[in-house]
Amino acid sequence: MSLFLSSYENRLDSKGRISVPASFRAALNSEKFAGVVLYRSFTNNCIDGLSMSRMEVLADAADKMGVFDDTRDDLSAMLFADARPLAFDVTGRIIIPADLLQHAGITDTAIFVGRGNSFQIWNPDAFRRAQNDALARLRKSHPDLVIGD
Amino acid sequence: MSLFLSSYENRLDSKGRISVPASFRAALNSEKFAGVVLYRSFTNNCIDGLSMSRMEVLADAADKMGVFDDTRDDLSAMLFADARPLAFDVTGRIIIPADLLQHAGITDTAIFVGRGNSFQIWNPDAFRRAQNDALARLRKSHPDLVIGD
DNA sequence: GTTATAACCATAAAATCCCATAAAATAATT
DNA sequence: AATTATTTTATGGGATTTTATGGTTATAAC
Repeated sequence: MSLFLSSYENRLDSKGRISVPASFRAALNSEKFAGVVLYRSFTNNCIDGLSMSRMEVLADAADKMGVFDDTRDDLSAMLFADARPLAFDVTGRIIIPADLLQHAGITDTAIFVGRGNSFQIWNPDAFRRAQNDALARLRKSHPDLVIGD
Repeated sequence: MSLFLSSYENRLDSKGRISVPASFRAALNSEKFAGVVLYRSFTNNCIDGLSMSRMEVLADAADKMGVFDDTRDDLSAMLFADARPLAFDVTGRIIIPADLLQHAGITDTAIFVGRGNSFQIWNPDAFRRAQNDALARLRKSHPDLVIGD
């Protein structure tokens, strides 16, 4: 499976449609389901996105957690109940549900952010702030970090 | 077989009819029986729902339990005696029996909740409470959880 | 008859399809 | 390398279809 890489800022039109970046769609073109699955992020004010097949993998993994793991049922219930499967239209657009937009503070533009096997959708300004914060934390904890090593 | 995903809040009309969400009907469109099977949830104040074919799978599984297994009789008694096959009308609605509605505390609105191979029908407020509780437990046990990683 | 159930018709909102276009990216040519 | 041609992509809008919901009429049960 190819990865979700780089970031793309796109606009929502008057009907709430937004183009999923072409390179993200390319990463999904071998999927049965021509679309994405979106979630409210647990940890950030943003939207988490993945492929349907990856969602199924996570659901299976949750099922296979130890029977004594208290979080198992909660997790698998959440994965199914909170999943938003969104099919592409002919030109590769989706309509992001209103509650997800609100959770991420998105109005007229959104930025798709690659995360490898998944991606996120952010309010562009909120994302840049979060990036700066993350960078500051990294500099503090790993002053000599060189990407690639 | 496609999964039951996401949650949809719909209204009961004056005759007690309620639309089964289109995406749930789509997940059932290869079924012989054009409808759903409902029964009282064992574990929650809600209604459990599945396809007729999945009901048959559960029945087979019960059959394969040992003849001396006490739970077999109880299980199949519940499954068969309590199960309510409900056919869709032309527009995809069902009428949920009164005792099931009462068990779930549903009056004028209900929320259909995807659970993968099955689904549930809840009183919307009760469901949101349960979901918030589950989310709180998850945050506590997995503070850094990111769906997709 | 009365009541409940099923079939039928209607409608507003939402989602989807279809077509068009300008900008950007890619390929081809000189 | 520079220019031109071709394709892809993001975006927009109108037309059509689907969906959820309501009401009305027919049919069956008691």
